[in-house]
Amino acid sequence: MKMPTDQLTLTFAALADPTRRAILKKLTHGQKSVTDLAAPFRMSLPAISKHLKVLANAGLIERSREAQWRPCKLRAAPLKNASTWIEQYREFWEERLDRLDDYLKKLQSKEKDHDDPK
Amino acid sequence: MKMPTDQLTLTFAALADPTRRAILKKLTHGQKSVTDLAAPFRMSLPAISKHLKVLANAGLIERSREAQWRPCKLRAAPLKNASTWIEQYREFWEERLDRLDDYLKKLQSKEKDHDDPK
DNA sequence: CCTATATTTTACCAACAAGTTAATTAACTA
DNA sequence: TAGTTAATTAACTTGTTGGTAAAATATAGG
Repeated sequence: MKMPTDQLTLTFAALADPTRRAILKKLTHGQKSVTDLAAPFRMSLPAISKHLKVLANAGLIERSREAQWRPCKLRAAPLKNASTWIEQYREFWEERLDRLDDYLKKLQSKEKDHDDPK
Repeated sequence: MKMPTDQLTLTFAALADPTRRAILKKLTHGQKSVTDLAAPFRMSLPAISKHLKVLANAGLIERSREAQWRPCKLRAAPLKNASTWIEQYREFWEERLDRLDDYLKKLQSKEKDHDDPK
């Protein structure tokens, strides 16, 4: 038995590949067939098919059937949680806390200078 | 020779693991030693060490030295690009375009009813 | 110098990921 | 029905990931 993989992990794993990110971007311009999506890549069709399976498994695309085509459509919903998760860290990359940290470090080294001079 | 992995891929790959995400969250409360970080997990120390290497390689943590400890500090900067990338899709998960799509679909099926009745 | 503590490195393994080519399925078209 | 187009599945290879246990390294302290 394999531990089921949580949604956030599936989402980030799906995004951790340039080909898959490019596919998603292409899909922002509307529904596309597999060959449409495969076109810009120098990679076999089965390889693309696999990438699409990963995206579908992460809920990032939806597949349908239209004659012999299997059009893919973007489903961005899972990105919402991914975004929320990342946004928790905004205050950190905006360095508000880095400044606090620097301040504390400065204090600490001053204390050292005064209290514990080797 | 291996193709160098782009930053976005490194970032998303690092986030695609619940243990690593938990480590990052813990680091929002300040600098922590490896054993501190390992504490909540039933996983060997070398395993944690590996996760830290992945995070460091993605630039998400910074490591220093303090006596026999190797404290880790959160470096959220790479999350900024990840966030920007994901935010491109906000309009999609907010379904503004889904509504447009539904509208077009409805139009199309009406046309079919009128112009192409089997 | 010896020992304890903190952490990494090494060597190994099983499972998975990303790609390939060849074969197969499915649907349209003449 | 045969042929064409679209896409998937199967089988295989190669490299990576996530974990382990055991050995090695680094530092502090008696």
